[in-house]
Amino acid sequence: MSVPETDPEGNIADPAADADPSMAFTDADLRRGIELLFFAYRDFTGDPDTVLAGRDLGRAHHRAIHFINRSPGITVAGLLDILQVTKQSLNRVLRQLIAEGLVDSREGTTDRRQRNLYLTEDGRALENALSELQRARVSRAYQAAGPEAVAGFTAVLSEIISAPAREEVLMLIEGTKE
Amino acid sequence: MSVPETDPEGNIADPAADADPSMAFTDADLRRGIELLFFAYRDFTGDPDTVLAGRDLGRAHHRAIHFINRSPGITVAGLLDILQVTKQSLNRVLRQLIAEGLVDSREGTTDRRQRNLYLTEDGRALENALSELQRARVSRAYQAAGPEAVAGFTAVLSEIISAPAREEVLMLIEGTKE
DNA sequence: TGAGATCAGTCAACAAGGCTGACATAATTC
DNA sequence: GAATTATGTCAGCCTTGTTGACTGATCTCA
Repeated sequence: MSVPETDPEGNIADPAADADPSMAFTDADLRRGIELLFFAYRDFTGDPDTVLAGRDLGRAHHRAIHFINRSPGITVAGLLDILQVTKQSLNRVLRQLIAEGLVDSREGTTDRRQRNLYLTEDGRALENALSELQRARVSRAYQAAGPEAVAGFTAVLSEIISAPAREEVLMLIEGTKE
Repeated sequence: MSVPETDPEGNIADPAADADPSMAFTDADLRRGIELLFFAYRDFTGDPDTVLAGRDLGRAHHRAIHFINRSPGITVAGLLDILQVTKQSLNRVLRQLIAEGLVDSREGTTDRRQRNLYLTEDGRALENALSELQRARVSRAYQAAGPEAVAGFTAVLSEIISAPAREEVLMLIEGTKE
């Protein structure tokens, strides 16, 4: 598969590619990428699912726990913005997590309408157990594929994210907590 | 960062990772990859979802349509094997697709217990409309990231797929129909 | 200071799409 | 002829998403 070369200014060098950029990758190339994403994502989410089963928790709880762990003190509105579900959906999940003693909801200090969410010690333990499975899988894949492949992996995934919110999402992802 | 000795499938981790610390990835690297996968997959599946909405069809129908289009004449058991859902789940979806005139189920020629599944003309039209959205998204990302990134993207995704079935899945994906 | 906006929580009803278990039917295999 | 296999179906359950309506507490601003 050929792809347009770019000059130092970043312009497309090959005029043919400029005229018909869809020629760079075949439909078969694209189908392979699409199917890889499907199968890889399925296995990727499968690990935590097995742990969650039996604790009367599901994938929705995992997502909430993940982002609360990542941004301790996040508000309900902040979590809604990240997860993009309705507040009724999120609220049901949060209610269960709080009841199970995995999440702590504290009245906001500056704005007392808000609720700042934190993981309890149990919550952190569960989060770590879940994310460790995913880290192990991704780590293994990264090791096997090598650092250059990892750079390509992250580059393509970043571009797959919808343009309107891409910058915001990438900023969120880049933000470290350690 | 510590490299786990075993993965979720119980395989022994790559010993080279232990020997070569330059290959190490931090937990932050891994978290970024995990989150990228989450956000990219969400947007990736979002395009077809909007088209499916209003035709009283969902993502489950899309998956069935995709793999029937990819392997015309596939049996119900073959589709079950790929999708990894229960036959009751798949049957509900197939029943609807057949009722809508999108899928044709024909008695097997060599084994008359089997049903060979095909897309009708309408089915192919819908499949194409759905996959075109995903191809456009992936194509755009591939163009933006470049061929080397694409190679890394596919390499890492291939490694993320669970080891036991990896070879089988990759064979399936590689198989072309054109 | 008072009206209106905002943040959070809740109830009710519904739908998609997973699951298990139990069976039925036809066709194939041994 | 008996056992197995491929498919289809009924019934019931769960999770996780949706919409719509409404409440209470708090904040903002004219």
